[in-house]
Amino acid sequence: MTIKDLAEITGYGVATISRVLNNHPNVSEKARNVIMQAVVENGFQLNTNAKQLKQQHATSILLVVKGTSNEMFSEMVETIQNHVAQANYPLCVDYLDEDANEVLRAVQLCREKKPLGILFLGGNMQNFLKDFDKIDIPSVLVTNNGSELPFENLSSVYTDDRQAARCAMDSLLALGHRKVVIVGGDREISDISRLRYEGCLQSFREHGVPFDEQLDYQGVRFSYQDGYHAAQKLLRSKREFTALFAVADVMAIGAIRALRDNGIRVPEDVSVMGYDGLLVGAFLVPQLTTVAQPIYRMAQRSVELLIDQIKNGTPACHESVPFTIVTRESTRSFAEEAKPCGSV
Amino acid sequence: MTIKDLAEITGYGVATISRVLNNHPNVSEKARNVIMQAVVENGFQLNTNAKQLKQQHATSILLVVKGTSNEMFSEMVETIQNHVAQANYPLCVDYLDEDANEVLRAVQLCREKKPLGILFLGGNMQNFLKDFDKIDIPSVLVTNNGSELPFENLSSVYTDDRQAARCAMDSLLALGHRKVVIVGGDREISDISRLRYEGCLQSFREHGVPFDEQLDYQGVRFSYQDGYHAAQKLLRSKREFTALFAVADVMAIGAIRALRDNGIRVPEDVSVMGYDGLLVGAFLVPQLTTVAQPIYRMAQRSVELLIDQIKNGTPACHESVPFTIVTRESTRSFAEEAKPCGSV
DNA sequence: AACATATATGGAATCGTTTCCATTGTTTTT
DNA sequence: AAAAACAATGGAAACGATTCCATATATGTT
Repeated sequence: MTIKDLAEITGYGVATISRVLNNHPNVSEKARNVIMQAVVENGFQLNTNAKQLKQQHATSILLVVKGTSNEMFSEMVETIQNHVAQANYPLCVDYLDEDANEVLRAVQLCREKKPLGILFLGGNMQNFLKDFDKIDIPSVLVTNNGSELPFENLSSVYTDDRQAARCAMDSLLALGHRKVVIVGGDREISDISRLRYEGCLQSFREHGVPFDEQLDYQGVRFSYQDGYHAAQKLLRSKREFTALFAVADVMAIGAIRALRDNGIRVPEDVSVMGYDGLLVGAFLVPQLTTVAQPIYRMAQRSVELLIDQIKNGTPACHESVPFTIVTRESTRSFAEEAKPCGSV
Repeated sequence: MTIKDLAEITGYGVATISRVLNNHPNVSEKARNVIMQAVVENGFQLNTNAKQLKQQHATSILLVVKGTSNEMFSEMVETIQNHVAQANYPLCVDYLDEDANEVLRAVQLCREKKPLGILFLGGNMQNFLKDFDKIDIPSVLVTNNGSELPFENLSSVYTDDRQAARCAMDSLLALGHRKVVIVGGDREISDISRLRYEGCLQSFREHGVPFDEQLDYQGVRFSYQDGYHAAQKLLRSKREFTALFAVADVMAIGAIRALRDNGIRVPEDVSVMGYDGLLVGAFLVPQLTTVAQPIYRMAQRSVELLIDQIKNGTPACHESVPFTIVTRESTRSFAEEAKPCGSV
């Protein structure tokens, strides 16, 4: 069933059929009715390949995700999916391997699919995008600030990582903690890790608290495992600390477990703070204090921004969305009577 | 840059170019070399739309996911992605809304994209697929047993839910528990919930343990929230129980939190067992005893089966993969001295 | 040497749309 | 009333591949 068949059936020409199908003006009400009826009666389905071959671009939105594993991403992908569907665009999701250098594949993908717009979601997208020579369609970098990237068409939606980490650390310091471990990823590679780390340092500086370089752990990736290892390693170093700030909830969860395995109670002996605001945090024992990113809102704004660029040609912009410090059970004020860990 | 240009450049005809690009026989070594060189030198990229328009089908594999939220799915999607990429097929992922009746959209999608094969992943796919009138390309139902579905081309990879639940309950009974809560989803809708429930009943029967209908909770979806509510509700009913079996890890996590909030310790007062084998289970306090599904293996087998169907025309088959009962900290034997909950 | 077979190639039709251009009425403007 | 503008339509040329068919040369067979 093609538009040619439809033309046969209705007696109209293919051009008119196409006009109706694409909501073009200059079609009589009568033609529109007759043709639409034939469409539903015959279960006609437009051939996307033919359409796109002619038009030289797709009508869909492409979501490129790098590193699925993180629970945050799946919440994000789900929300994005919902919003894109609501706006009535087809969405195609493509996952890239976290570790492998898949820039080439990504570039190919974007070139080949020629979507209306692209959403980039992923841990180190900023670094990743550096290897693109150009991005010539509307796109949004989700979760990172892309304002320093040299792309005309790239918007971004992000939380101010540095600021958020600073506030988080402020809250820890306000509780009386002075020996705080920072657990994160590789700051050479990961901008997120770097910014959050810098935020912590800033907080230390402002409070006149010296930072013990020994209490700095850079893992490989944001995972339960790495969080566990971080705490294990710190513990073995016998360095004293009263609080631990993991810049990802999953790492915090892993760290809490490691502390437990070494007989250290959270928050009685050591306070632990995470970052992300994962759903699970509210159900853990103890509930996780964390920096909540507005996952839902970020996803929503990203889609809005993208569609605005696509539809109205609105120029790209970089938008920061507010974070929240969610204080729950895993942190408490450091009282002198609690024995700092490592001093056993 | 089209194959026509390539023909100009190399002096060969378009047919030969196409043959080289598609690894057809009957092309001279020389032609192959010349053309391939021209391809890389000019950064030629084949137009998928033109190709597919002519061939009347895509060369990609479609992954249809229903209900993202579950952490298990994201682990699964990631693994599937990896394996499909390894086999060198493009993968396109499409998410369907969990609740909305998106059968129509799904059908359209499959019809429109005409992929080489389809992977169906999702909570209630079995019920969902009932509304398809036919599936005429190779496909695999992941996570559910599809052997009773009337589709020629549909394989499935699953764990024996009934059996697994029976074993899980066996282990709980072996620990001495007699008053066990079952927390699951709506058995009318969810085959998974039904099968696991039936497995539990079977175990009760075999051990001559009567099942207290009051200790049966059917939630709406597999979520932390619903697990929490389940335990809350049970607690309010003042019914005694010494163990709780949630047929999804996320529900178990929610339930543990609710128990805690009511001053009930896990596993000292109540044992809790989950189902799925999520990564996070090993890092919780207490670590979660669970029925581990071989997520990685299921994903892998699904892809293998699908590709085998596509490439070699192997007939569809239904394959059960082994589960494991992973005993960790959240369960312990029921000793008389521990006071059963509710008897406060 | 004559014929059959295999190999290497090019030309042209085709896939199902969109869209430019031309055509025919029908208004509106002057 | 003639000219200009507009509305509704159809025909046909793209878009960029694949593939059938024809052709030319090379190889093998009797």
